[in-house]
Parts: sequence; structure tokens; C-alpha cells
Amino acid sequence: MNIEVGKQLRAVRTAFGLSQRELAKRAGVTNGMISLIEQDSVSPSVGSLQKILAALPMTMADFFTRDMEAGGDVVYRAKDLPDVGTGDIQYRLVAASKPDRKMSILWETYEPDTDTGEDLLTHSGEEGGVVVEGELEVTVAGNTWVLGPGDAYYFNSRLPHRFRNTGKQPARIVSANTPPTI
Amino acid sequence: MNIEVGKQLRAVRTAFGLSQRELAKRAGVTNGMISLIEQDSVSPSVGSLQKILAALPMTMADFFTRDMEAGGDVVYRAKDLPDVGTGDIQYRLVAASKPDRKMSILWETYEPDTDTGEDLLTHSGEEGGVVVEGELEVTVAGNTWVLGPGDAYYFNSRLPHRFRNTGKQPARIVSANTPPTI
DNA sequence: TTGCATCGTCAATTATTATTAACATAAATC
DNA sequence: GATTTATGTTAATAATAATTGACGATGCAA
Repeated sequence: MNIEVGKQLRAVRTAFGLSQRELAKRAGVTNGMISLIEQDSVSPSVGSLQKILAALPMTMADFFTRDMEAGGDVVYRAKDLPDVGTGDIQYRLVAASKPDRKMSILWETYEPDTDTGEDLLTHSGEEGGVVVEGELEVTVAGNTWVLGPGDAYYFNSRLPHRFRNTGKQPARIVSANTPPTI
Repeated sequence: MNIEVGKQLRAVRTAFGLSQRELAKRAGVTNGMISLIEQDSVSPSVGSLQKILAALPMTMADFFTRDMEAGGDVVYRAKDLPDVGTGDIQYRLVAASKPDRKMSILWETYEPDTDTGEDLLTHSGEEGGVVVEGELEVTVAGNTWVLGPGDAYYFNSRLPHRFRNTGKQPARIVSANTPPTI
């Protein structure tokens, strides 16, 4: 009967792009149970909730820490990136309004029709990047955008995500991760 | 039947210095239920666990983030504090082996027979300090030490704690908190 | 000792969760 | 349009959590 849990589970499940039946199958519970939980008409045992979250995957601690909202601040269009360059060198700052970020850099190339795989990525930390050349489809928490040169992204890495080159030529991006993966 | 939860609840409850019956009364559940949970012979509903944790108080996210072990590294005796001073000024470093700490400072005086109150303190962040003068009784996670001049402490502030001057003269300490409370 | 209070545990019952197996709806395929 | 396949919901049942009320053990006081 405790509110919150059902709504949170539904938000998380849809963010991972799974149906109730798919999630139930992976978790080893029934689809009906997930339906009842999401309607807050039952309070699941922590054992059941752990099985369900493990199938996403997600930890209990993350589940009960609701900073999972994508909140619109995911995509930053090229024209909206503030120029903080000085002198001859030009820097365009991504997600300038978000404080307390810790970063490091990667240079990536996606050949046509390649992506980060069937399963959605999800891990701790934050990540962001800028498309330099070509066209990149970005999916975060169930929302999909197609980015062109100069467009950028920034999100919490716990949100399930996927990158895909949907264009005819290689796509190149400059990306940043935290904590540093390299 | 999922291990972990029972042991964690017992650790947390005893750290708060409560009996099963006391906690059950505050939480609005039965003492038998808490006994069964702690033995991992049932998997409580998240509603029940939330009621129990709310009575401590503790959040679900904190409960499932088990960095709650006091682990012996709570009390640092005067003779064990490494001297990192340079030149005329002497600094003795508390908890030198623990990385990633963020600090700020307080100067406190406890008159004889005063303490931080009946209810145990518990909040986010970390705190540490050094007794400068007098005698201070420190209780953390159910363990009690009496510290004299030069002795020091350091612990996660989520562990329930209490300070008390058990001596005949004022007790003075230098303490540090994070995040800065002043 | 004896009595009294508190502790944690446990069998039996009650209340709730979890499963089974259906249903209704909507979108895709023939 | 009819058929199939997927979606989320729900009544009835089975399985499990939660309560009740007891028990033995321990510590303290009379």
C-alpha cells in the first residue's frame, strides 16, 4: 500500500524499454505480480523486488535514490552551447548549468550501422559528448534523439542508454566519462 | 530467504542501541516479525521494512548502501597519531589511512555532566575530532570509549552517536565535519 | 533463593503477497 | 475486415509474510 515503489518501478522498467512480461520472465516472477506492484496494490517482499531489479540490472540503493529523472536536460543543441573560448582557441561548454561534474575524455568513431549493442548500457557515473561528424542516434531512458554535428548530450549513466550510427558515413564524437574509464 | 537483509537489520538495530521489542513498538510491527527478519527466515515486504527503518530513522537507500561498518577504525589513541607537522607548527593527522575525506573545523567545550542529549545523533557526512582538555565519553554504534587529551575519533555520521563529559572539569575538543555545518 | 522484568525465539493462526489462468484492448499481419 | 500477437489488468487459488501468544534464558532486585 506504500506509494512510491510502484511508480518508481514503472518509471525504471519503461526507462529500460521492457514490457511487464519481459521483465517478469528475466526476473523469475509473474507478469501479474509486476502489474500489481506498479499499481501499488501490493507491497512486494524485498526478495521479490531484489529479483526484479537484478534483472534490469539495478541495485536497491539506486532504486531508492530517485535522481533518475532525465528532466529534459539531456540534449543540448549546437546553437545552444555557450562559447567559453578565450583568444584563438574556442571552447563550447556542454551542460554548463550543471555544477559538480567530474570528467575525462574519449574520441570515438562509429562505422555506418554499428551501435553499442542490443542490451542497454547502464553503469554508475555521468557521461556526455559532442557529435563532430556524421549522424548519431542516442537513446536515453526510452527517449530517442538523432544528433548531427555540433549537437551534444549529457546524462546520468544509470539511465539505460544506447548509441547507434544511423547514417551512411562514419560518425565521430567527443565524449566524456566519470569516473574515468581509461 | 534472501541473505543480507537480516544481518544488516540486526547490525543497524544494535548500532542504534534498541531491542527488538523497542524497535517493533516504534515501527508499529511485532517483535516476532523483527526476530524472523533478522534470522533471514522471511523476506519482509518493502512496506514493513520502510516502517521499521523510518523508526530508527534510516532511509532505504542508506540501508542498502552498506558502508556502515565501524570496522575498528573509530578510535585513534594519542600515541598512534602520526605527526605530519613541518617546521615550528605541529600537525597530528587523524585517520591518515582513510582517503577521500572532506573536512571543516569546530572548537567545542563540554561543561561537566553535559552531553549531546538522550537521543542518538545520526546524519549524513563524516565527522572526527581530538580531545584537547578534560575527559570525553564517545558512543558510536553501540560501542563506548572514554577519551583523554590527545585521543581522537573519526566515523561516518550515519552511525548513531553521542558525546558526554563524564569528568569533573570542562572538556574541550577540536572537531571536524563534512559537509560543513557552519 | 525467589520474584520480576526483559531479552530473543518459535508454533499456530491470520493477513497479505505471489501465481495461475483467464480477460479486454490495441497494434500488426494476413 | 479477420486473425494473430502483444500489451496491461484482474478473480481465484496457492504460497508466504505478519500477528498472536506462548516459551526458556538471562539479569537484576527483593
